[in-house]
Amino acid sequence: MRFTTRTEYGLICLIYMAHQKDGHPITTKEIVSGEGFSLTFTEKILQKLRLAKIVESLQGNHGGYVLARSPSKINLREIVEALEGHTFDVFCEPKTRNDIVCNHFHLCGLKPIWRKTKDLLDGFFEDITLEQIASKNDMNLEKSAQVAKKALL
Amino acid sequence: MRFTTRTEYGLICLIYMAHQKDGHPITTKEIVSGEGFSLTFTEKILQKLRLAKIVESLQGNHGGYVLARSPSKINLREIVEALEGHTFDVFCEPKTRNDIVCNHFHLCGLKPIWRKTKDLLDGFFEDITLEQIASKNDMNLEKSAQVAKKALL
DNA sequence: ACCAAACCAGACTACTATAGTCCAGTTTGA
DNA sequence: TCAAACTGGACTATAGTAGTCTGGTTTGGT
Repeated sequence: MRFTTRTEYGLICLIYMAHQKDGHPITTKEIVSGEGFSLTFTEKILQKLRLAKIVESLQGNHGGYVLARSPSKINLREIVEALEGHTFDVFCEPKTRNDIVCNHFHLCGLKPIWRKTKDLLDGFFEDITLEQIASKNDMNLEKSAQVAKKALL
Repeated sequence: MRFTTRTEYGLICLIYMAHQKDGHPITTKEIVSGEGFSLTFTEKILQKLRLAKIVESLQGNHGGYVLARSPSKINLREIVEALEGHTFDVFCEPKTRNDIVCNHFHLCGLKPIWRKTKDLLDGFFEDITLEQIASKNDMNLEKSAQVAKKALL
């Protein structure tokens, strides 16, 4: 199980924005030239982040992208959900897996496990802010995990 | 992020085995006719479980598959690792992502987050046994999550 | 007014992994 | 010796990822 490169690239773009001084916009080109990403692909990722209201765009000459909020108010869960659709897909749930619905609701204990897996990840990611990600040091992930854990009880 | 159908099918196969009386082997055909799975695909999954020493096969007439150990001694982590390769792939780690190595080790805080995500999932899955999965009721997943959490500290 | 720099958007394509199929074995109990 | 089962490898179809390509629209500066 892994996240796609969309999430990886998107996070790096967001780190670039978090590092900008006084809300100055950064252009797709600047990020791309620093990272060697594809320009058009990166644009698509930034559009997803814009539609999710995580970043805002400034069109026209001297335009670019800025964070829609302070990095401390943006958490990893919403970033992942914007770029992946969900943190963890609880399959064998009605409607998912194109109508191939699990017929074991009363037979096996799989679904509650996937449900809890999603809760665990949601809680963990929710407590990690872009500020922490961008600052790198001393992230105290243990505390985040603790919070994620407690939320399950 | 989701697990593949391999894991879903594989788990259901294991639940069938756990439900067998007195170590009587179950055949691929029996599982397939009960679930509507593809025969040859299910065989492949059972081979993976055999190579991982989670199940044992009995060849020849009246053969089939049995659990290699008691369901209480088989945990979800090893099942997932047998069928998916890993619970969560820590990318941006040297060697992964076919030699496209992340060049931000000193710039961003992404890797430790993915590392902790893997630890969190590993711990959570490790504490869930096939016995619990097959018995369905009263799984006390909260306790498993608690243990997973503690292991991070 | 115009131009260039940037974002915007949709259709298209290449590649890879998943989810299978097919077939030719080998093993074993009756 | 036969049939029921597992074994194993090569093959295929489909879907999703990771892009490309093209033609826009918006805006600041001159």
